[in-house]
Amino acid sequence: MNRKISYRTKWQDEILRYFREISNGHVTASDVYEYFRGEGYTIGMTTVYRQLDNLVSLGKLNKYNIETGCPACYEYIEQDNNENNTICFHCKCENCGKLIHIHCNELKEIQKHFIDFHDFFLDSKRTVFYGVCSDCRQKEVTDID
Amino acid sequence: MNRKISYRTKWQDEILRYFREISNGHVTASDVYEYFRGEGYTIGMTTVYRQLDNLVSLGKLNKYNIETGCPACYEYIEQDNNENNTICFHCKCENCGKLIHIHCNELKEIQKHFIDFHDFFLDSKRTVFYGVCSDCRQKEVTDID
DNA sequence: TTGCGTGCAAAGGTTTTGCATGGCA
DNA sequence: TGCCATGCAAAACCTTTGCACGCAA
Repeated sequence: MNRKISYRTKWQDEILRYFREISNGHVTASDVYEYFRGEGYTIGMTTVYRQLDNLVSLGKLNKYNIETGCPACYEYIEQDNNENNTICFHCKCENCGKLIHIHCNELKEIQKHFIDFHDFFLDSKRTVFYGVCSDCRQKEVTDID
Repeated sequence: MNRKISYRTKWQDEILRYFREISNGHVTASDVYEYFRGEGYTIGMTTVYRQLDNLVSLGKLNKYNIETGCPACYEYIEQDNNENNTICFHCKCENCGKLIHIHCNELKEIQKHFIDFHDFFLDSKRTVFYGVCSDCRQKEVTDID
């Protein structure tokens, strides 16, 4: 689809630096664009999309989709090789819309089940788990719609 | 967001009938539109989207998103109350793009983990599990990119 | 110098909104 | 009859593409 970027350019470095600086997970292409525009730099949406896709190909960023119509989200992948890192995955509350980052190694068990029984390697980074969060479940008990 | 549909109309019945007739899972708004246009009926995209959303609210259809930019998918929810029904969920192969329907009750265990440890009720119908399917994993062994 | 990345403008595809009309209750 | 669903057109939104210019190698 996209021509792979072969040069190392200013924007590749700058965008990667931006992701390393912010700890916050879900960043959209627009966020990146607005940030650099806000800083006074001239950057085009085209460049943002191309560099983001490129950084995904390089394994520096992870891309995941919350919902159709909503912009795709990107997050920085920590580059250390520590095996003991907890696995991070995303949960989206269907009720309040909140996006929750959960760190939990139990997901390895889930991955194992997918491999053993369905011969499917689950990509936990890309998958967004939909459901109802703690707060909203408590409200459901008392609220009547 | 959308005004709820309060009347029972021709299109509500027709669209639901269409979903009941086709066994195939992933149907987009365009598919519904094209189907009825192909049959010679005059239906607007607006009506399709409004009725689909409405049928989702009524619990008749399930809506799930494969990817940003790609149209949302809808599927009919079997209305029988049989507790022994296996749970169905969707796996999308990141490599070949194939969408796999998996029936497996082990998902209840996964749901239990989410509830017990993260206080999060996993909506398996809505969640699309990304990963690499059996066929593509076998190819990975031999292929060199 | 060659070719690729960039920015702008425009197009593409999906979904939503405004409004006049027609159908349901 | 009153109100709501419908269809059309247009807009909104996210993302990609075409093209000329400028920068990296």
